[in-house]
Amino acid sequence: TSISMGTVHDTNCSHPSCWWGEYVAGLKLISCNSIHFLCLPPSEVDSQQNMSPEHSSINIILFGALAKDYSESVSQGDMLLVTGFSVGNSPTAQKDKLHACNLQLAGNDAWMYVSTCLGRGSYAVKVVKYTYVPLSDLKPGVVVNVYAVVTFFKQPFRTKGTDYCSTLKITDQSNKKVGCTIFCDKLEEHPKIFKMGDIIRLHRVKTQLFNGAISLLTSHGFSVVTFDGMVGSPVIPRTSSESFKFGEEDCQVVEALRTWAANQSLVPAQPCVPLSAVQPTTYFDLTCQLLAKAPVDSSCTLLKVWDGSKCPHPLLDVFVEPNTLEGSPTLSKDMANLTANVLVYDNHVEVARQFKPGSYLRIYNLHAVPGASRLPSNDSVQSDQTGHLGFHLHGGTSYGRGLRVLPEDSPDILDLKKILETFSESDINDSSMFEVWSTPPESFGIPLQSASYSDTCCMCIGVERTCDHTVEQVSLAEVKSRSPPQVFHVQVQLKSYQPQRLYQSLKLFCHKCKTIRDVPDDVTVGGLFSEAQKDVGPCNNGYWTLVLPLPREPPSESPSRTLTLLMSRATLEETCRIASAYSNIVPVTSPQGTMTPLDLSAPFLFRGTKRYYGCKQCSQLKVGESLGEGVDVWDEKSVAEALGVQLLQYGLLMKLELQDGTGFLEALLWRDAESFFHVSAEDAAADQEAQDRVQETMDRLCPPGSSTAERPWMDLCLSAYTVEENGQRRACYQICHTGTRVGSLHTP
DNA sequence: GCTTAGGCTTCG
Repeated sequence: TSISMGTVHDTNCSHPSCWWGEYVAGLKLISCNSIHFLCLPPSEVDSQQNMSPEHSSINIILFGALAKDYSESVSQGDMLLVTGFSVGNSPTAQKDKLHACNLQLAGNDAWMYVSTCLGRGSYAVKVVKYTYVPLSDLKPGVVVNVYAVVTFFKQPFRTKGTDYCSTLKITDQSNKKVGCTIFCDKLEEHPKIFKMGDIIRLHRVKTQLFNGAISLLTSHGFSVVTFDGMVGSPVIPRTSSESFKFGEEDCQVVEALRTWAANQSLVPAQPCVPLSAVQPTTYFDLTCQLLAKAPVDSSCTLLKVWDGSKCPHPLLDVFVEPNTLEGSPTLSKDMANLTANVLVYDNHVEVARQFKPGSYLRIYNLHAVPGASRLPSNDSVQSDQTGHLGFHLHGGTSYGRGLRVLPEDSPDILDLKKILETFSESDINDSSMFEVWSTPPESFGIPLQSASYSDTCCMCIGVERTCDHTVEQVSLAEVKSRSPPQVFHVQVQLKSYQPQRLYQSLKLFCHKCKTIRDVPDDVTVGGLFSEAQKDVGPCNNGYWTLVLPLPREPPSESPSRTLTLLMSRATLEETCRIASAYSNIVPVTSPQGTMTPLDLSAPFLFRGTKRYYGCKQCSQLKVGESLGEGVDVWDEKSVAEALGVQLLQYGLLMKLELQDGTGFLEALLWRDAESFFHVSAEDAAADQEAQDRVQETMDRLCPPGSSTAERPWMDLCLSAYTVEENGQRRACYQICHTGTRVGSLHTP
């Protein structure tokens, strides 16, 4: 795998195995194209004009999605940049007298940029142009691309064949309503539709006459992207595809469809109803958080959910054996009439089985049923629940009946989270560190993984002090009675910890202004990228531009000497792809024709899978100045310095509630968190293995579902200090000089 | 091997 650049010489395909529809090594070879290209950096093309192609040309062969997407878009004279290829023997070398090897681009790692030269060192990347047909213009028997508004949908359901099926009804400005059937064996490749009014882009769908009307059906190479339909919300494509194309034109089409749809009455009366507005016997859509679930029998699963609103009708309680229950419903929420019991039947059981407690769900066409549940276990319970509201998701898919997980950053869920947070049952302190504390309230206290206690209890963990001072061990009661500053040694158990969603413990810290901020999620960063796309000046002809320093050495040879400024026509996803090929990627924008990094809420530097952030308060961007004179090696520090960015450092912040029989104490894990877990926070931000290590440590200290008596004892070194807030002084505690060690068990 | 479904309330 390497990086090559060159100019397209010929686009005739001479590959012997080039047949439409052929399967090659598990990849569906939809088309295949070989491109002879000059194996020279573009700066040398002019001086090498008279070089014979036999000595300078090589075949590139594209497979699968790349072939599909790029074969039509490449033309003679185009500039190419190719990464992630493998080098093979060219079977046509004898015949075409070209290079004995060829470059083969296949799979997810292969990437190709097609460019037309704009001037030395800067290229506009040409992408495939799709044309979209208005729904009223569809003729039977052709493959087309369409953009439309979803007016009806069913979540994917199993067919009698090999695939899942999504059934949709769509419409566009032509006012034509068209049915659409999507067959696909992979659930994740089905359109991600959350509600009516969502926007959908379909590529390569086949028109078909059915019952005298045109309908759309998936065809070879089908792909789909969806968008939120709300006017003014960011245009963020929802797809699992890694190679989809999305540009400024797409934004405009989406926005036009949104505006048009807003003035139509396409969507029936709001099907989304909170529990507080549910009428008995009606069908409605519910957006909620899953608290717990339990299998009832082979055709029925119980979901305990809430949406933070209080139902005016008493809610039915459904009793299940505690050992069959996954997740932690709380009695207090039951008592407050906040927990809704949803019985999910038949085809939906398979879907519900994938859900994890804590996730956010939307349940479509839920039936509010008054009257006691007929579950056998309820008969033994004396409480009279006549007239209490239970909820049934009946079998079948009529009226779009179904359910799905919603991403946590979707707008509806952000609203829901705000509501749920007002139900905080734990009092969260507000010292300076807790200002950034995004830990959800007790109600979110649900483990990410549902490992049972029996899975984890056999693995023992030791927690040891690494400090060299000899301080006598004291009780927590003693600790609280003494005034800081002071250092203590304690032997304690973990009662609880926050955040339970461990990725929320990742923070960014500024050494200069001492502030801590959260690491933004991909949707936030992706939004900043699409914002920046709007700012790119008129010098760009509607595409994004790769600006390379045109190093004397090719980028592949000494990656640490290369800094790439990436003009943000690129999406976050594309930037990540490029970052995996180049060593340092700085996304830039040019609002007034001057290149400048994006808003510092976004990473200013991408390298491999790592992202680096700058402090918004302390950075003083050097705009328009020449970059990196005298810099030999580009690392995050030198890049930050060259850009005038105050580099933020990754850290882990957790709050541990400790107990030892004499009392409880809340202590922060911050300064020495990395040595506590034996991971670097920077790794934890980018590396699953490091994240797993933190999760495992917490699972061992506090096994899910365990009683406190079952948890290991820890020897901790505690540092007590004073925090001043609102003129009041308060003692705070931090765990320091302490590390975990797997494999030994401490007993009190 | 190239279909499957083709919206339109379960009945627990």
